[in-house]
Amino acid sequence: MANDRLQACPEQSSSSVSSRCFDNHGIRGSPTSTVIGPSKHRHSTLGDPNFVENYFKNSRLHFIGTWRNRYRNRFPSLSNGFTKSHSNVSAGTQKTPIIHIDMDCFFVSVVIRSHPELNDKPVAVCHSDNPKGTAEISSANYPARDYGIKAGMFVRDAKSLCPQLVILPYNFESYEEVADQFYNILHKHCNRVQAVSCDEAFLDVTDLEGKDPQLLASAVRKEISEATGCTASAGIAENMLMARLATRTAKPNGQCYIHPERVDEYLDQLPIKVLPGIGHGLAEKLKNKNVRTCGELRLISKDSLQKYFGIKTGEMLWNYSRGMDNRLVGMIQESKSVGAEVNWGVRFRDLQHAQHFLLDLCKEVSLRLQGCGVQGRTFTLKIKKRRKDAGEPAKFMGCGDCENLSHSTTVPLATDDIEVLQRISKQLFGSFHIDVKDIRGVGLQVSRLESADTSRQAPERNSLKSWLMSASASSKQQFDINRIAKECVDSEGKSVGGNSGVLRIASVENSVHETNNAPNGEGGSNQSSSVPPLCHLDMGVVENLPSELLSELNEIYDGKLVELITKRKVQGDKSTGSACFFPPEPAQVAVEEAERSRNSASVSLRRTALEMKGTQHILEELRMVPDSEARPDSVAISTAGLENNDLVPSSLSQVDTSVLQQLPEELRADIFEALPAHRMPEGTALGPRTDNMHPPLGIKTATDNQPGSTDSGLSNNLWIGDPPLWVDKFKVSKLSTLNFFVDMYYKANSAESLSSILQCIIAESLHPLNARCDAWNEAIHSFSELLMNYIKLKIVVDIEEIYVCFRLLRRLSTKSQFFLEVYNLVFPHLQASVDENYSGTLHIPPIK
DNA sequence: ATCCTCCCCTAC
DNA sequence: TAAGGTAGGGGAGGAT
Ligand SMILES: Nc1ccn([C@H]2C[C@H](O)[C@@H](COP(=O)(O)OP(=O)(O)OP(=O)(O)O)O2)c(=O)n1
Ligand SMILES: [Mg+2]
Ligand SMILES: [Mg+2]
Repeated sequence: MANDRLQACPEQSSSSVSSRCFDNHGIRGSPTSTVIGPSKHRHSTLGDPNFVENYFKNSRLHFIGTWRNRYRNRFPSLSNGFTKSHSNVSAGTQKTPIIHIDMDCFFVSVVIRSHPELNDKPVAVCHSDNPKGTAEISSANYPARDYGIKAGMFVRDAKSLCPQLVILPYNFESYEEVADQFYNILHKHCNRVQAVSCDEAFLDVTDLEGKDPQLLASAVRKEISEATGCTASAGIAENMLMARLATRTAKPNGQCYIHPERVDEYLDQLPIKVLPGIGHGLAEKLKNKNVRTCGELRLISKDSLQKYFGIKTGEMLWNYSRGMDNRLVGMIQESKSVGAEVNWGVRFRDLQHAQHFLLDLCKEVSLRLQGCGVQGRTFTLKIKKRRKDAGEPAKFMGCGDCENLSHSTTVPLATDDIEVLQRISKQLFGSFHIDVKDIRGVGLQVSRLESADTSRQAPERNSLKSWLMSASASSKQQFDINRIAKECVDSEGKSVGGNSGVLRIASVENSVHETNNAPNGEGGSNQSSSVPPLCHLDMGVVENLPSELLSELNEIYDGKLVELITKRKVQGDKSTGSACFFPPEPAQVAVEEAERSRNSASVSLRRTALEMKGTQHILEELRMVPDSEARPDSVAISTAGLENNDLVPSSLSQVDTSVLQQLPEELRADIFEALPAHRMPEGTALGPRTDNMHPPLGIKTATDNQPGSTDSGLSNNLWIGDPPLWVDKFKVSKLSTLNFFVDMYYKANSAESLSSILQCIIAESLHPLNARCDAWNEAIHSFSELLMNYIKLKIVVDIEEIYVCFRLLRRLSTKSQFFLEVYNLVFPHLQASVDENYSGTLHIPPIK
């Protein structure tokens, strides 16, 4: 099982160590590369078109942060065996001897080997030797530490403490090699090794059989030193905490055993800051309570510690201050998240620039997911935003004092696809509404991971990608709204053209970013050829697009779109404002009314209304934007790309609409969803707009492989025909339950989508299905078969439809025993089918 | 109670 | 000039 990871290790993502070569041969002739600024910011995002890759290549923190994943791939068998070391669960007092071992001043030791003459001189590893510089010391040897030099210090401070300090450059390849030697030796001597970092591990030496742990420690240290030319120190104690502390005492090049009976004595005067887990924050808080040493900490009751610091933290403090630690030495466990972030050198010129950077980050994360053999469902975008009062940071190109913001979204099916990541990230990014000039750091994290065990992903023809790309796959959303809106639009027959037109444009724009080879100085000049003139757009629809989409679109039209909307608002007033989303049109009152009873359509409306009341609040926020910046043009740079020109309301109706466009994220998600966005009209046998989304990418559309592939084994499908076979079959059935479905079919206007029919069933206030009538089991069987036929028919072409149906079914199952049994019966079949076609699990969220 | 999102803290 | 990443633990507070 663990070997699954072996094959799932394609090319590595950017790394200081891996030999991966990204071909940068100027593929991306983005504007950034042509406008090489006045070399001032050669190493910021300004001026380096390949910033992300170069940055990670040189980052020490990236190196140590990603080391664990490399270790996983190098020793797959050790990643996930039986989890914990052994069964000894006696809390608190274990008799298990533990060794903690850690290389001495690792980065220095490794590179100093080629400079033996420096051995007792103060030496540090750092990118820069500039005595006025703000480069950070990565590691300092022990002579250097005598001067007070520490890791993390600016080189200028280190130099001022010790002017003769010798600076050596990094050598990440060597660090990796030595780390490998280190772990090979550890594994040779002990089968219970918990890797902490590239230079540090715990050994559980319970099964030593008479041998002295201290002798083992010195043997291991000796071997390491001889093999690598670098020294290690070791701590030996009865638990991990004390072993870790013993190592600290042992350094450098020594070892230390702490006898259980001497633990109290050892801890009594020890500053609490030294305990692993107590960092700056906790130490400060404790200092305010007059606690500086472990002895003082012990005087506080567990209750008050837990009240003040929380259950777990309080307990940890109480235990650690007594030298108690019940953790067990364990294997590396499967990772729970994968991410990448950059908080140095981030200075964006404009929205395009920021988005280009985001695309690179997504590429990085996608590669890392693949490197780990996992896919994820929730995506978190982190932004560091310059704090209002903060000026230029002390550290060159640093992020300085920032607010840390994060937004996340969850999709129903795990993915590692770069384009999906990019689409999702872009949407998340839009939801921050931040002036890109205030951005000092960006990170993307993926969690809710699932193993991507089936190495070959689903065939390209399936509809997964376009669905996840469509942004309507965000899990908080209710898909029936989507349907209602769709039916509404369809039945009116108007604005359908306008709608899909809009969507197509947005999609084209999307792909333009990815294939923008031709350097087209700034604007969207080359796009205009493929984009309909402004006057052809259905403004009613445009106006009500979610702001991210609107801003994308606005870019294409050079900001004219927003101008136009603004003008319309001034004269036209609110009538278009809300009429378009949930119009109480007569045509679909039936459906809508049914939905309104308990579905989120009404919830959304309610929320919208609520939010409107909070207008004041939002307006205040908006008003601050112009204040916080000196420049008039900065407005156009904000991520939302929305015009804030007319922030100061001149009338109430105007307030309403501007609020609508600045709606909070989740609300806009609802609105977004209300648009029939990415779905093609029913009946088109097309794989949903894959072709529209990415014309230049050459993704095969379902039309390309029409008759052959889709047709396989569907000849007897109950959904073939007009009306579908099942209609006639059920019509003549003696089972009233089946007759009922036929009624619903016609009530849904002979819709060929099951979801429409299920909608109608939900709308039916009385379910005859509750009564255990005639041949109950036979009815269940027949309907289940119908359902499975439907899955077979749609699973490849339109997985979203399947998803929608199962959400509806799940809802029905709470009210009807019939549907509950059907749901439970067919659900395993659904998952098997999803796994076969998409190698994953489709997550059907619980009903709200 | 348990989950989820948005944080902060910690270690290397 | 300089490369302030990464992942897990956990708390607060809200939704279910
Ligand atoms: N703030 C930090 C901490 C660590 N490291 C890198 C350099 C270190 O050499 C390596 C290992 O970290 P240690 O905490 O083990 O520190 P050293 O090995 O350098 O010194 P010690 O002898 O205290 O273990 O990680 C870093 O770049 N920046
Ligand atoms: Mg070390
Ligand atoms: Mg270490």
